Amino acid sequence: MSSKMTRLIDVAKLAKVSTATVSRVINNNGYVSARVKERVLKAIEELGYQPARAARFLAKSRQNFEVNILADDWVLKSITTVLDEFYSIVHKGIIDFSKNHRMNVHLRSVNSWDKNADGFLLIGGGITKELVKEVKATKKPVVLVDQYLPGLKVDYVVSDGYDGAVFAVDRLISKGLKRIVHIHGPLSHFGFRDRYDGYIATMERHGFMPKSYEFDEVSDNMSVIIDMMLRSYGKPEAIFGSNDTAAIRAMEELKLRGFKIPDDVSIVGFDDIMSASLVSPKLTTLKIFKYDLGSIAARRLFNLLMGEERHPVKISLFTQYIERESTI
Amino acid sequence: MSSKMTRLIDVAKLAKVSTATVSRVINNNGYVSARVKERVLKAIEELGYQPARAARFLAKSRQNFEVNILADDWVLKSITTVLDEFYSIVHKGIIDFSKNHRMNVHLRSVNSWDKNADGFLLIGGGITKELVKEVKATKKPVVLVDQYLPGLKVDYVVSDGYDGAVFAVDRLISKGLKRIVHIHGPLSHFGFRDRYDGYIATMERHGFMPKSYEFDEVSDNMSVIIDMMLRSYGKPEAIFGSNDTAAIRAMEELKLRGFKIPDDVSIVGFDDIMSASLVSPKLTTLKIFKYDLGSIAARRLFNLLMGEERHPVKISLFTQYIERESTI
DNA sequence: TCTAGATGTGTAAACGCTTACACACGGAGG
DNA sequence: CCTCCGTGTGTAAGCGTTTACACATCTAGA
Repeated sequence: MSSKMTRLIDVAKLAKVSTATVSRVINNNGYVSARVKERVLKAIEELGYQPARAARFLAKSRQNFEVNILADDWVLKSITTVLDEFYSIVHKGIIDFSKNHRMNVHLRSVNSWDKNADGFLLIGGGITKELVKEVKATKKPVVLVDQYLPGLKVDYVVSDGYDGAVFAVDRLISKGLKRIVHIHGPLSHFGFRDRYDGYIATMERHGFMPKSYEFDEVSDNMSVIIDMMLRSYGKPEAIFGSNDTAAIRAMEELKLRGFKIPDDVSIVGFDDIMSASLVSPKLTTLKIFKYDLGSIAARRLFNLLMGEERHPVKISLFTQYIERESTI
Repeated sequence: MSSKMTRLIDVAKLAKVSTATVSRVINNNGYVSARVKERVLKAIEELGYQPARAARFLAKSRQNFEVNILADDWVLKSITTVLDEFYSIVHKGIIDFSKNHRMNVHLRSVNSWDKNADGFLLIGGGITKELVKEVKATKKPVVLVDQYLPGLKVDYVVSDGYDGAVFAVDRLISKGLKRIVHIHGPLSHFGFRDRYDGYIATMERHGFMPKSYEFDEVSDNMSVIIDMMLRSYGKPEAIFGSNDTAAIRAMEELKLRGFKIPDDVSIVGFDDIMSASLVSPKLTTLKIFKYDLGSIAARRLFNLLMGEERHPVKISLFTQYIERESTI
């Protein structure tokens, strides 16, 4: 309970040496004779001394860190060309944080990264277990961003799809809707799996029958899926898409077939991409805080670089339900 | 990419004021005229300035924080009497961290806490949404430990039940087991829900039929549940309990009925309580890092107290699969 | 008109550590 | 015998903030 913190200078006094010497012992650099070293170590032990991290950070802040951001070509491209907003915003979050924390960041492809960097940020769905293992082998700090690889114990920063899905489905149900269909991306991608699980759990908790269709952005045709749904399942009261793209396409198809949105069918997406607020009706969705995804990941890496030696952790950011016009 | 950090003094120069004034603006305390405040804000914006946390920590380290740990009577008792190891270890993690960070912590019951404390740590399954809201109303930092209340946006530090369950079930399946039964506590408790979801998702991913039974430690009788399972489901190849207590009791009942553990039935628990390694055969289980649960929560609260103003986050600690004698 | 407080701003001293620099000593090589 | 260099240790200058204290100025009440 006591608030009296023992400081380096206390150790120095006890061991009858200067603060510089104690520091040398702690950091194990510079010349220290065996005799003195032992005395200092004993003093540290005796006082239960632990260095104040903040002070250490500050004093060390004269040194810079080199960090590599690794991403596959698609993500890389979407960062540099701002072709896709998602990753460029994440990237901005990283950059902004780094600027103020003496980290020099370099964007690199997954197959040409610098093994000598001080730390690594691996971004996006293209990151594989193999790559992570390879990078981990450098023994340098590693943080994965917007990608979760179950079973791999490493630091993650992701958005909480489960929580978001639970919230959205609960919300729809509270409006009296029961026939809620989920259209999701490939479940092998954890981001989709997470949202799917949240959807299923919530439907079951309320005693409603879940129904889901897989839609792969590159290979599948939404028109076909909607037809299939209408035939096999019938008319839904709401559709929850595992991302905005799927939700918007489903909405278009439904409108084409004469359904009124949101009167006949409510639609909810996930991500809050730019176009979510541009389509008509404007899409209700779960907003992912992309910028924070980046800045929190950078912060985590920074802490790791500063020698925070706890075991890896998964940090999940909550999403925010943004109610627009596509839901009753 | 540049490593040149903008500092408070740079902002001060640009805005033509002293560092003290800039600091006042940032921390929103002390007197600052609207005119000057605006100028400073503009300078901050222009330079993209972010305060260096380390320096801030250090400078603020003159002040001490009073923090309250809130827990229901049962948790409180298990901390103080070491009746239950779980929460006393979590508590120790908190205490140890606090000692070196100028936090004075006070253990309090959920109905007699100090509204004037600087921050709050709410521990255990007994924490209700109502309590959290009440505490949040103080506008002071709050961190929930070992309790997750979906829909409530607040900081959490929990162990990752989903990941642990996925790992355990995958492991059992890799041994060739298919008929894996899950015995779980009340799903209204998120800790159990999480593990349940992981179990279901993994079984389905492999195309196996999940089967689960609810077992409430206080009201249910394991003997009855095992009989029911044997009758309705038949003989399982493995049982995955959502905590060690359930797993151990199931094991006892199975042994009573002549099953050999692990030859006939493999058993896996969750928690790694003391007795897990005392029973015979020793229980294979997922270890929760209780001490780190506490220290990480304390650290998170500390960061919050220091004015880290990002939005709430859920921090999940990975569990560790400890293979002992109850699994083939 | 005078004065006590409220309001606004600056100066400079911490905070606890690391490390550049200075200094001292002793032995080796010339 | 002198110099040079490797060792060992101390002194003190930062690192980027916050905040106590000092000092101005303004406002309101007597």
